[in-house]
Amino acid sequence: MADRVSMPERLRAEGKRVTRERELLLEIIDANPHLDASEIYDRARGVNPRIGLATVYRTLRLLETMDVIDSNDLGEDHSHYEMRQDDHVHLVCSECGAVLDVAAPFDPRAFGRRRGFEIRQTRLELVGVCDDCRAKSRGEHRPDLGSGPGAGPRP
Amino acid sequence: MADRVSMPERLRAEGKRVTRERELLLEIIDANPHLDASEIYDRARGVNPRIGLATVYRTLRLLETMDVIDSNDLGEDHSHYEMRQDDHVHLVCSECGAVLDVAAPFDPRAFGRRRGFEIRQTRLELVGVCDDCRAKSRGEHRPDLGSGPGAGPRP
DNA sequence: TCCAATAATGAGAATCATTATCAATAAGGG
DNA sequence: CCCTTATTGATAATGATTCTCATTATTGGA
Repeated sequence: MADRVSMPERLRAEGKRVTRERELLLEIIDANPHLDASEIYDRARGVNPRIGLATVYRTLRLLETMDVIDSNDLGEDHSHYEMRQDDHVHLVCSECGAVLDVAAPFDPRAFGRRRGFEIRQTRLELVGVCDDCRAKSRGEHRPDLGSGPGAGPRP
Repeated sequence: MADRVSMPERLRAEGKRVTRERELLLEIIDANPHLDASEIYDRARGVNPRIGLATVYRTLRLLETMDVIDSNDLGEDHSHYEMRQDDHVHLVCSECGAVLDVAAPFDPRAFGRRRGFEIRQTRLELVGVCDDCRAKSRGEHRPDLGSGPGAGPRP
């Protein structure tokens, strides 16, 4: 759960307004991590059919600049969004699209600082194949093909 | 230096052809890490003015599926490319665009394996502000503004 | 509560990176 | 050298994201 309480205050502090659309979109993102813009749009229309796609994108950008949400590149041609949280690694399955959040095994701020960088944003993605999908593909494919370099499945 | 020698062999092994365009593009990427498609295209035209942008994108995709190069999302709306190399972290300066390659402080394969993932690709980006740009912005801005939360420079 | 000022929205056009199409060209084996 | 066909170049098409602008709705004040 995010401190949704502070959002209205922070908006007003910058002369911005608290609208139904912004509240709705934030709720959706908070309840469903890793959705993309289109998925967020679909869910939003389920509640408010009059909402426009432009509003979704505008709001995503606003929330990102307010450091309320983060956008992730999960290896597709569009971004996914989640509430901002402590540094963590995304384990992304390239088969089924599952995304697992795991605490980062190192401190990105300290790591960057040592190299003279003041880290503002972290993007840690490990893309691979999860247990389930590996098991499935073992069952569907002939087991005599081995797994030479670069021979990975590409759906 | 990449083992450019094996490229032709690997291409032929898959029934693909070794073309001037592919050799040229690979040379450019090998010599200039972190270029984007447009920059690669520009440099390629310097050598072969007849080369087409479609060929650049096609070749980038081919080299990526052959695990010869990696594409990176450096926080912009387009990808950057580099020869595949050991797991490393990109320290990206959001001010000047500089990209620093540093060895990863942990083993992504082992990390993923522990969670049941067979890691195929790593994307580790830490975005922030480098020493130089931090120094510059200190000089250009009034020094009495402090640095409240979320008040960082956003060009 | 009502009003005015103006930030935000919705619809659709505009951008921009990337991909697909297709006729012309050029690897590569015989 | 010739044939087969993978590849190229030019350009149209696609898809995500951003911009434009008339309309709507939030907010502070009367």
